[in-house]
Amino acid sequence: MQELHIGFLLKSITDKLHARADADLKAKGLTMAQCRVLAFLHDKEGQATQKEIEVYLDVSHPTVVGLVARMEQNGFVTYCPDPSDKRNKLVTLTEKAHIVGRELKTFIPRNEAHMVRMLTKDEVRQLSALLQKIYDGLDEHDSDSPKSKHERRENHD
Amino acid sequence: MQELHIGFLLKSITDKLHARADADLKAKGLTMAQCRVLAFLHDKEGQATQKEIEVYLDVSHPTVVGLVARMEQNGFVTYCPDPSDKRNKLVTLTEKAHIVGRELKTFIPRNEAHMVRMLTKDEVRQLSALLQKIYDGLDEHDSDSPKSKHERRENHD
DNA sequence: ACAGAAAATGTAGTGTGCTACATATTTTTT
DNA sequence: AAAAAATATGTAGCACACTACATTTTCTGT
Repeated sequence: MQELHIGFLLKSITDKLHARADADLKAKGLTMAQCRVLAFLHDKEGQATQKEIEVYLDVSHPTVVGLVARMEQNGFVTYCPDPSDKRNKLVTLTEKAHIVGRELKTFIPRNEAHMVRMLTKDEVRQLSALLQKIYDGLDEHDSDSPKSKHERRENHD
Repeated sequence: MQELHIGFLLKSITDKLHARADADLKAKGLTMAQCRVLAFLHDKEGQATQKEIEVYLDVSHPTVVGLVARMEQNGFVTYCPDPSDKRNKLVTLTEKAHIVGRELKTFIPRNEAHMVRMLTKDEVRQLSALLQKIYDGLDEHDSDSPKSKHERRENHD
């Protein structure tokens, strides 16, 4: 029984990855989370609603509010209500962000590649599959519908 | 190339695990991180220095300061300088904490078991090994000494 | 059409993590 | 023994995550 410190490992790995990424991005005035938003917006041709960001990042909406507010303060995005549905807030990349966006799109993949660099391709595939299984089972507390979960994360490739 | 969203998966899984654990522990006035400290102290016969907690949790020392301060506020630990080396602060479990400590020692293992419940024993072993590999390689930036890392995490079982 | 539900966002407050800098107490070096 | 280095802790300030509650706008049902 020397397994099952998996929770610890997961946490330590993500924390350290996060810290390193932030250090690398500091020069550009960005953080890892902001970089993800930026890459997402870049994929979406520079514009998305807060809700879309929320679903993509798989975080709560107040988290997105803070994220976007900081990015606006630093001149990476602008921010206006959608005229066609005033509930939505459209987040739009600025010129400046569009430019760094292209470089940054490779940042996250490079980062992930570095993280798993001591694993073989096959091991990476295994790991990915195992994590996906865990992720998919996460919100079935004691429920009986193992497919109730709408598959998110389809566009992460 | 539809792999390599591993970073995303890791983050989402840990976030959700964290949120659920905190919800479960709310009634007891604890959080997951605090619960880990409590379990650690319980193993150490109720007493440890901040430094030991820091190494065990694998976090920075200001994080430990905050953690311990909150636990003291809630009456789970007390807090005094070590007379034999006044640099150290001895963190000691209170009576109250000692009692809940026993119940809580099973909480984290149960939590982890629940997380991986849709994996076979063998898959859990695989996952653990893969994560350990990643973890061990984490702080070798571009260094050449693959064993420079002092093995932590020995007592997580 | 109007009441009520649903959806998207905002605000307040908290916890955990970090870096950078500061302080206090050993330990080591000279 | 005095100076310097190492160790442990403290403080300030930030980022990001959450829940709980509030607000605004749109959609739905009668």
